[in-house]
Amino acid sequence: MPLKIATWNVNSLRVRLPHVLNWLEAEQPDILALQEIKMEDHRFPHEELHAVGYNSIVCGQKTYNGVAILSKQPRESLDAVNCLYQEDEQRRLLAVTYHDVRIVNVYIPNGAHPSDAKYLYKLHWLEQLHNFLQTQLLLYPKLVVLGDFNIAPTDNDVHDPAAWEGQVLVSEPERKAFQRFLSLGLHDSFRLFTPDDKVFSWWDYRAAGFRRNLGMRIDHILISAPLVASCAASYIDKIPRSWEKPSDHTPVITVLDEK
DNA sequence: ATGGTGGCAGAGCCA
Repeated sequence: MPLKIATWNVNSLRVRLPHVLNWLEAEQPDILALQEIKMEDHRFPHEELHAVGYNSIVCGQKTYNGVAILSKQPRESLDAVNCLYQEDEQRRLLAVTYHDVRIVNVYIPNGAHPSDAKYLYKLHWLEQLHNFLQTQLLLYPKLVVLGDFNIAPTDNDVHDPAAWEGQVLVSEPERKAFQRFLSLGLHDSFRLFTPDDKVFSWWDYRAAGFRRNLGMRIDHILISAPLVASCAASYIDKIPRSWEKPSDHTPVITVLDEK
């Protein structure tokens, strides 16, 4: 049976809950990974999501960051749940096991600017994530790593590469870190089906970025080699970005046809 | 246009 997996940086789940509920009812993914829910766990809208058929695992915090994984499966069946990087006060990573598929939801730091301390935090976080994924692959051959990576891997993922050269989201150290994930044996599922086209997952709120299609592809779904043969589709759903009061990101979806 | 918009929180930080 197909396994439909999606990721969406919602930029406040409190504000975006109506969008998320509408989208879940229409698209019926098996898994939806959320980033930037921007709320503490006790404020998470479990009841509203359960009313449309979804159970949730949450790793939240006040005001900033926060990740969650939604599934139609009972919470208890998503065993080996981890809220990782306990030493990091920023809640940016959550992993669950769905049948024999390990799913790692990440909200990688933005990095602000290459001269900012937050950029060094981002590079450090990427290094830690690389080490974590290396270990996860040994434990779980079927691995999905999805979320807001805050990295546009190539110039085909950037509306104006010349204007952005060297900036955060596209700088060489960030792209090298992304390539290191691929070197672990992970594959950018979107590019299995759309090798070259410029298709974006995020548009800046400012300067009418969406209307002018001044975007970037920074939200990704990476899959390990044992899942590549079963990958039936991967695409970006631009529609929610056109709704009233949207997130600046839009959902990315990958379908696995697991036998 | 050295800004612009949006969320949180209630001024400035983060994206």
